[in-house]
Amino acid sequence: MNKNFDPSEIETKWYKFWEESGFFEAKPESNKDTFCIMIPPPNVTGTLHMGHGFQNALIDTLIRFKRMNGYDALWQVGTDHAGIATQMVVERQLESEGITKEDLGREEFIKRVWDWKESSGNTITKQIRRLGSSVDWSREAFTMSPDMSQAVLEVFIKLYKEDLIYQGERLVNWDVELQTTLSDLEVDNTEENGSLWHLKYQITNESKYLIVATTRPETMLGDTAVAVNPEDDRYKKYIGKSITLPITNRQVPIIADEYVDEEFGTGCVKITPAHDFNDFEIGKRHGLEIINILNKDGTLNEEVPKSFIGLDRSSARKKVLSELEKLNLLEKTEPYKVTIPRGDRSGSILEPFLTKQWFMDVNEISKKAIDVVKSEESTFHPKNYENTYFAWMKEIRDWCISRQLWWGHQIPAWYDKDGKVYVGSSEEEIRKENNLDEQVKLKRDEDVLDTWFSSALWTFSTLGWPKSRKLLDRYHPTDVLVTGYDIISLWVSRMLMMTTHFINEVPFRKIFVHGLINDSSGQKMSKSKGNIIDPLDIIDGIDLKSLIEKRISGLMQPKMEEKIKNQTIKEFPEGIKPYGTDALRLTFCSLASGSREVRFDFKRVEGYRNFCNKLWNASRFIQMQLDNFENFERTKPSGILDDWINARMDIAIEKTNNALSDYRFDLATQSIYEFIWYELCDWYIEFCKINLNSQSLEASEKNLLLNSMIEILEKTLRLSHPFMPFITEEIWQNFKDLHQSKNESVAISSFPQKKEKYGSKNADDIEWVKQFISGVRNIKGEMKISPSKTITSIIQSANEEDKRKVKKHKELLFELLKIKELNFIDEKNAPPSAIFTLGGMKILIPLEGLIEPDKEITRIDKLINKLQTELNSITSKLNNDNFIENAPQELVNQQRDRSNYLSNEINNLEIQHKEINKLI
RNA sequence: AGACACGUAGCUCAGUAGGUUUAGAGUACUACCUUGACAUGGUAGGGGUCGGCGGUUCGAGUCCGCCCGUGUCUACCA
Repeated sequence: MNKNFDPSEIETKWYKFWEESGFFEAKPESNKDTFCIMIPPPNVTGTLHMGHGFQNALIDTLIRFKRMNGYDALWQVGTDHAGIATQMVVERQLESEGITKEDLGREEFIKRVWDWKESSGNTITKQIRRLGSSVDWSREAFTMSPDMSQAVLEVFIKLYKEDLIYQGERLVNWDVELQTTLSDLEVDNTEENGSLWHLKYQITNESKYLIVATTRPETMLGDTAVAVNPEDDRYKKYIGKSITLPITNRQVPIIADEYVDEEFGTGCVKITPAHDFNDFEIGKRHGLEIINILNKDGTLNEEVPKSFIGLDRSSARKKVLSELEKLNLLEKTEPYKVTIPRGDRSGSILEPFLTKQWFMDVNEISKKAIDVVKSEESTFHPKNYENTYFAWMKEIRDWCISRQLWWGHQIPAWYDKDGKVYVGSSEEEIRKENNLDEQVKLKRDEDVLDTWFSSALWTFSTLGWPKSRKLLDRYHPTDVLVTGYDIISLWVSRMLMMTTHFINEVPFRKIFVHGLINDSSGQKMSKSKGNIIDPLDIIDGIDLKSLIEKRISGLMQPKMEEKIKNQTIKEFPEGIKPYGTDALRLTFCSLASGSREVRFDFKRVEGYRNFCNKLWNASRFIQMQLDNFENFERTKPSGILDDWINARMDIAIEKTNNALSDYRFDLATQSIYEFIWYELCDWYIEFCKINLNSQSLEASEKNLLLNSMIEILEKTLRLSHPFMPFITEEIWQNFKDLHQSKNESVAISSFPQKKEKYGSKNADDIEWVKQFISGVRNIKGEMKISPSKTITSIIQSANEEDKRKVKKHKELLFELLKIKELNFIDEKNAPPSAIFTLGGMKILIPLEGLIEPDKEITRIDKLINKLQTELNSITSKLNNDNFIENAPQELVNQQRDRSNYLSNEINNLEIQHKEINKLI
C-alpha cells in the first residue's frame, strides 16, 4: 500500500467492476423486501452541478445502506429530455452554422437533436458514475423513449376524454426569444431598476388631462381604456367620458373599477387588456376591446401607427417617449423599482400574450394530491415543507401544458379543415374512430407538451406502465423521493397529482427535502454569476486557468468576464486540488443536517480527504503488522481490546442507524468519523502497537490480536462503505485473503449489526485506561514535559479494583505515558506532586526535577476556578426550594452527587495548592 | 406586502420531545513533538454574555412575543 491514499488510482476501476458485476441491478425475482428511489432525472444534455453531486451522495448513501441491510434496492436512473434547454442548445449550434431550424424543417431538426442527445447524453451519465452512484443502469430511462412516450400519449388521451385537458384562448407568459409559452413556474420575477412615466391623456373635447403612470409606456399603443376608482371624488365626474389617446388618436373610455387604488400614483390607470394580466381581467369585466400590438417575436404589429410597425419593444418605448415629449404629454419620469418577469431559461423579458393553448384542469386532481399528504400516505421530511406544498396546491391554477417547440412529445391532436379537433393515439386511429376517410385532410397540432408533463409520470412510467404492472406492483409506491425544495411545486406536486390520478397510489411514501448548495459566501451558484463549481473538479482537481476558462465560456453577459476572473483568482489562487470522490461525498453528507441553505466550504473537503488518508493508513499499519508476523493463523479473535473496540463499534452502528432513519446524514457521518479517528486510530491501534511489541505476550495472543485487527477493520469498512464507497472497496479487496469474506465486494456485503454485549468488563477497563492516560497527558502537556521524557508516578487511595486494573494494564499505561516507575503509597508520604484523580484514586506525578511549582500552582488554580464556577451554579440550584420541589428527583440526586464530587475535587486541589506553595 | 426559514467560537456547522457536557465538532490559531500507519500526522491548550429586549418556568441556546439583521419563496400598485 502507498504511504498516502490516492483516489485517482482506484475510483474508475471499482465502479467498472461494480457495474459489470451487476451489483446495482434490482432483483425483481428475489423475495427480499424492496427499497426503491427514483432519481430526479437530470437534463440529458446537461452537465453535473453541485446540486446533483449533493443529491447523488445522499441517495447513494441511502441506497447502499439499504442494499447492505438486505433489501432488493432499486435506484431507478434516467434522464429528462429538457425541451426548452435542449432545443436552445441545438438552435445555437445551427446558428453557428448559419442556418435556422426552419431551414432544416421539423423532421431534420429533431434528428439533429437526437444526434446531439446521443453525442452529449453520455456526459451526464458518465458523471453520475464518477460520483459512485449505485444506480441500476440496466433500467436506464429517458422521457422521450418509446415506452415513456407511450405513457405520455395514454395519459394525455385519457385526461382529454375525462375533460381534464382542454384548449383555451388566454393570456399566457410568452417568451419572445424562444417564441413559446411558459407555465407560471418557469417565470423568474426579478426586481430591477426601471422608471415610472407619467403620461398626460387629454379628455376628449376638454382641455383637461388625466395623468396615468406606467412602467411600460410602449403598451399605450394598445390601450383601450383609462380606469379610475368609482369612489374617487377627483375623477367621478369623468366616468363615462373618453380620452383621446396620444399618437394613435384613438378614443378610449374612462371606466370605473374597484381594482384601481386611489392612493397609488395619480389614481388613474391605463388599461391594456392584451398585454397585462390585470388589465385583461378588467377588460373582460367591462367588455373592452382587446388590441394585441405585438408579433410573436416581440416586434410591433400592424395594429400600431405605420412608423412604429416592426420596432422591437425597447425601440418602441424610446419612440413613444420621444413622441410624447414632443407633444408635451410626458408629465414626468421618476426612477422606480419594477419586477420584471423573465424566462428561467432564456432570461428574456416575458410578455403576457393572447394565444390558444392546451391547459390541464387541475382543480379536481389537486384535491386528491392534497389529501394523500394530509392523511400522511406521503409525508414531507422535514415536515414543514408541506406548508409550501399546501400553499401552492391551494392556489393552483390550470396548467398550460403546450409549448411552441419542436423537441418534445408532440400533442396527439389533429384538426380538420374546419378546425375541429380530434385527439387520439394516431391519425389512423382517429380516422377509424371517427369514420373519417382519406378525403378528409387532417393536420396534426404542432405544439409539444411541457417537459414536466412527462416528468410527472416518472415514478410509474419508468416501472413499465402502461404495458406491464409487474415492476409497478413490486416497487411502487417508491420509498422516498430525495429532492430540493425548489422543485416541490414544479415536480413533486405534479407527480403527486398524476400518480394518484392514474395509479391510485402515492408516487413515494416519503419526500425528503434537502437544502441547496451555495458557494462559500452564501451565493446561489449560477453560470451567470460565474461561481459554479463542477463536482468533478473537486474530485479530480483543476488548475486556475482551466477553471477560469470554464467559468467564462459561453457567458451570456461578456461584461462579467473580468469580474468572474478576478473573483475566481481570489477564491482559488491555486486552482482546486484533487480530493477524490469519497472526500466529496463525505462533505456533502456532513452538510446534510436539514438546513435550507448550505455554504460549501473547501476546508471541509480537505478535512474529509485527510480522514480518508487516516483510514488508509490505519489499514496500512495493519497490513504491515501482518507482513512482519511469522506463522500468522486465521482464527476467531478474542481479547480485551477486541471486546472493547467492538463495544465502541456497536455505539457507532447504533448512531449511524438512528441518524439515517432520520435522514441526518451529518450525524451519521460524524459517528463514523469519530469511531474511525478517535477510537480505532487514536486508541485501538495505539494499544495494539504496544501489545504487538510486547515481550511478555505470547505469539498466540498476538495472533489473536492480529485477527481482531483484521475483523474490526473489515467491519469498519462495511460500516462506512455507504458513505465512502471507493476507498472502502479498495481496502476491503486488499484484505480479502485475510478477512476471507465469501462476498465478491463490500458493496454487497451486509451492514454490520449490533451484537449482544461484548465482555463489558473488558470494555470498561479500557475506558478507564483511556481516562488514566488522558489525565496524565494533560499534566505532561500543561507542564510542558516533553512527551518522550520518562516520569515516575505514584498512586494513592487505590481500592482493590483500581489496583487490579493498574496491574493488568500496566504495560499500556507505562508505554503510552513513558512511566518508568509506579508505586502505590499511602496518604502521608507523598512528595510534592501534580495530581489527577480518577474515581477515588489519586495519581501523582512528583514535581522533583520535572515541574516548576509555580506552573503547577497556575494549573491548579485554573482547575479550581473552573470547578468552582460549576459548583456555584449547582449550589444555587440546590439551595432553591422550588428546584428541589419541582425538578425530577433523579436530577436532584444527580446534582447532589455532582456537587459532592466537585467539592471533594476542589478540596483536594486546594490541599495540593497549599502543599506546593510551601516549595515556593 | 405576505409566508417560511435562519442569526451559536475568526470561518463552516451540530446542539435531536427546555435540566449530563462545565455550550460541542471540523477548520483556523498557540505551544510542544519530526517516536517506523499517517506532518493529509500526534499531544496539550486558548477562543463563545448562544443577534437584542422582554415573557413563561424552580430552570431557556432550547418555548412565547416584540425588535434588529440575513436569506428564500409567493403575490404584486399601474
